[in-house]
Amino acid sequence: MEKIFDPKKFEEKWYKYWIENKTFSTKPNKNKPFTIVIPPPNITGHLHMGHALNNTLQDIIIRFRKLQGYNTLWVPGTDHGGIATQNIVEKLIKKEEGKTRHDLGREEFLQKILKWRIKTGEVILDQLKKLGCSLDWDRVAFTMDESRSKAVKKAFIQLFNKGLIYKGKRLVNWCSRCATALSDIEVEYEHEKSNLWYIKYPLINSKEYIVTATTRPETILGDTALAVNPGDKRYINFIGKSVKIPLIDRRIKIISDSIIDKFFGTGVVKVTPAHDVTDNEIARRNKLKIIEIIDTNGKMINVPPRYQGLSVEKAREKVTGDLNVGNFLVKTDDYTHSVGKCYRCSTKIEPLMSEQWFLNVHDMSKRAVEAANSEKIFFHPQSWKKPYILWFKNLRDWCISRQIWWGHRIPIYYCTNEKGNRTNCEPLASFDKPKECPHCKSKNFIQDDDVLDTWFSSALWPISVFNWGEDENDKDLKYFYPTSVLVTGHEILYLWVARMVQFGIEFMKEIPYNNIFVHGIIRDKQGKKMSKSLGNVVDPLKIMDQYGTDALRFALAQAAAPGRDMQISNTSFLAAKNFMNKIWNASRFVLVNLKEVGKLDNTIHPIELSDEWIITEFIGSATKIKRAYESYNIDHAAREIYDFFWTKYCDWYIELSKIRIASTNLDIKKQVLSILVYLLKSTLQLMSPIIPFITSEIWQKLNKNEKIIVESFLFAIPENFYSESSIEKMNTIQDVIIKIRTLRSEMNIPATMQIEALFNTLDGNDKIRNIRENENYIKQLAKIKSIQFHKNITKPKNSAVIILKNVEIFLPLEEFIDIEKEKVRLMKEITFTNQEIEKVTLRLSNENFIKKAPKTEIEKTKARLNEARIKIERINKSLKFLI
RNA sequence: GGGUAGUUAGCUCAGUGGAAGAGCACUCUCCUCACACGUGAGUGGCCACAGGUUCAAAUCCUGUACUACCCACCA
Repeated sequence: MEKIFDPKKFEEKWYKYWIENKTFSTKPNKNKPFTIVIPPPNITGHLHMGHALNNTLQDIIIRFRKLQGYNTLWVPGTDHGGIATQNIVEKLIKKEEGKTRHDLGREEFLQKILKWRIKTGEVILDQLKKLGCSLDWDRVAFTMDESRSKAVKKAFIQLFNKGLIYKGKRLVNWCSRCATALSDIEVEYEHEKSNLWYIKYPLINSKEYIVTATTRPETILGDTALAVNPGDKRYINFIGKSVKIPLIDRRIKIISDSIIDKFFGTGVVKVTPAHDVTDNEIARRNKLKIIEIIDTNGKMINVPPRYQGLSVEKAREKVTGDLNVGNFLVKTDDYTHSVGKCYRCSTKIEPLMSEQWFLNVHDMSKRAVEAANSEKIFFHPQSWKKPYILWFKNLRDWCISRQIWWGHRIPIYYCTNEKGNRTNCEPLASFDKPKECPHCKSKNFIQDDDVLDTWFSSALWPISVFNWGEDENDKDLKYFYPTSVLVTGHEILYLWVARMVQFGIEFMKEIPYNNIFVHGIIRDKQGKKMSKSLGNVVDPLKIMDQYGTDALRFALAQAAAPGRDMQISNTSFLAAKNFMNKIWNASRFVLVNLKEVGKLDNTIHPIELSDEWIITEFIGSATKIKRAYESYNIDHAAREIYDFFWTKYCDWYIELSKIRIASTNLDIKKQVLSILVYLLKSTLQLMSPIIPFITSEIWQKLNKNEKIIVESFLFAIPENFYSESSIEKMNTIQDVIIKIRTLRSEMNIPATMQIEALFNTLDGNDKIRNIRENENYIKQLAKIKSIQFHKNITKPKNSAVIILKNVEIFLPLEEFIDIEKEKVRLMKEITFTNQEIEKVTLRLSNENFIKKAPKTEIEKTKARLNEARIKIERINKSLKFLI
């Protein structure tokens, strides 16, 4: 075994082993299932830190449950990623062939995407393997493969037949670059500096005018009213009158609507129902005309020739110029407001009227809210429950149709006459092209051109991966659904997580998961979100290469407090790597010594204090670690593992074990090794969910020819060896050792020099029996060559003193003693102790404290005072003997 | 405008009623036969601010400030 661990030597080997042996493949059996479905990464995706975190956390949870004996399943897969994928391939074709998708046509373009997919493969799945993810590779699903496609069609048809899916011309969010409608949550809002233009609208047959403020002057061309608040006294006499729209002289009325804010701008709103959500609602309430002036390319239509065909930006320039010339512009203020942008290409969203398919989500939402309210779904952390519930309120119907080509084509068929023109018959929802129209008996059909929102198929994911589309009574579906937990970042909570709940309830009558574990987002050193445009992305593959996969995973686990964003940098990875090295070397110590004693049976027999102590500490830590895993506090688990292994197992137990390891008596050696090995194995198990590679490697070296750690079950915690008193006893010994070490360090005693120690007790020897019994610990770790025990002696010359509860320790230092230094040290100690006395006395003199505090607390405080007083007395005594 | 979270050592973060913690960084020690990716010892904090509850507050309550994210019909 090499001195320095090299993860490259075994990481690949272990993953290969797991894959070849189908370690993570499973089927329904008699055990309890524990299921997770992966948030399917986009097929175009490459592993970034967000993926690394999300999947590491899922892997940790799955691996831990497997150790506990659950029948665990983690389902892998990818998402076809509608717009995102189409955009990427479109760009590629443009670059390689100089063609647009329209040049190629729908069929050829789709062929290109499929070819491209085969060529590039699913890179991200290989990267997940490198990360060590224990996914069941026999179940790789894709949102557009056959089974998933069936599920999508089935879901659509069911919803359509229920009357929940309908087509209508409505105001939608339109991305002119992607040339498609988007749902409300696919729009991201950004603050942008702009202007507020104040425009005069002259009243008909009057010299008066009314002024309105707008951020979009070009839309005056599509105004169909002005609106004021009915309670606004300034305008009460104008309601019902008419004005002329500047530049085009069209007549519109002044109406009142309570949504208008009296205090914003001039209190007068120009109403453009075709291109603004609020205006659209005002128009509906007031039965206004709707005039569309922007088309799906973002160009002006239905406007005077002067503006016709201009882009929105150009039109704005021209309109404001013309308004200025015509003296209609009162003023222009600077103004910052938020502007909607496409979440895939950041193009400004244009609200416009368009015929689209919508899904009525009203009832589903109600039930999804109920699931959270009745605590059928738990959020971790709980604070996400409220935002989740709030989201469902005021939720508009979901626009599910997209005008792109890559995706699930809407399974709607329109019958046509012989000439190929659409008839007036009702459209049919069907898996395949219908044979005959039930109304007109036509046998000719055309399919709807649109495809479904990519999130429609994602929403079905927890049921579609279990072949719901093919068979509602699928064995796997019955066994593995509902899944156990969904692990996700909060950025897709609404886009995806909430919708899975809606669909799960709709189609399975049961929520898709009982727990939602919401983790934070990874940020860079400056606290900024990692993004390609900022150039601050840290590539997890490089980190794996540089520090090892286990180190990456451990660093991520340690930082993953539920719901909290995390900053992570190379120092975290380095610290984790150092820990891996520590695990490696501690194991090496155990293994080297194990070799000398041969085989051990798997039992432990604690003999002395350190044995009882470390086992008791282990019981405490193991309990905490298990609880942390179960409650998704992965960071706590990682911390506890680190703390137990490094500061307890290595720093104390291994160091103390060396006394017995050095023994020539084979039985003594075996005895201490049995505990070293047992605890190492148990700890490796507890660590293995986070760091599967290194633990697998060491486990196998410890257990040649035995089951791999992944297939082992957690050892029972050795509760029967729990010893509360061992903690206190050991702490006393540790205190003595640390105090001696500190003094040695302060007095500059060479580290290698062995010194003597005189233990002096005033109360009799039984009080320090613990110290007497374990003097060899002190000798070993404080580098003491001999210890003498005395009663009531005075401080020897040229010695330093340490004062503890029942004992003082004199260290004859001869030429190393620096009287002045020792004096200063003891004076400092006095000051410190006096402060303690002052503080504690104050508390004890408080009547209310004595009256109201619990007895144990009072006792504790009194003991502190007593101890401090004795200490002062003894230090003073020592000071006298200094010279 | 509404919501959520955060503010603890130079940095990254734990700690959620009874004596301020870790890792990294920094200072000193030691290449001691598991580990220099290491050992041992330190330096460093009126726990954002102001009130309140309590015998006792970093911890509970109220408010303020700042930061981040989310939502909204920001004309």
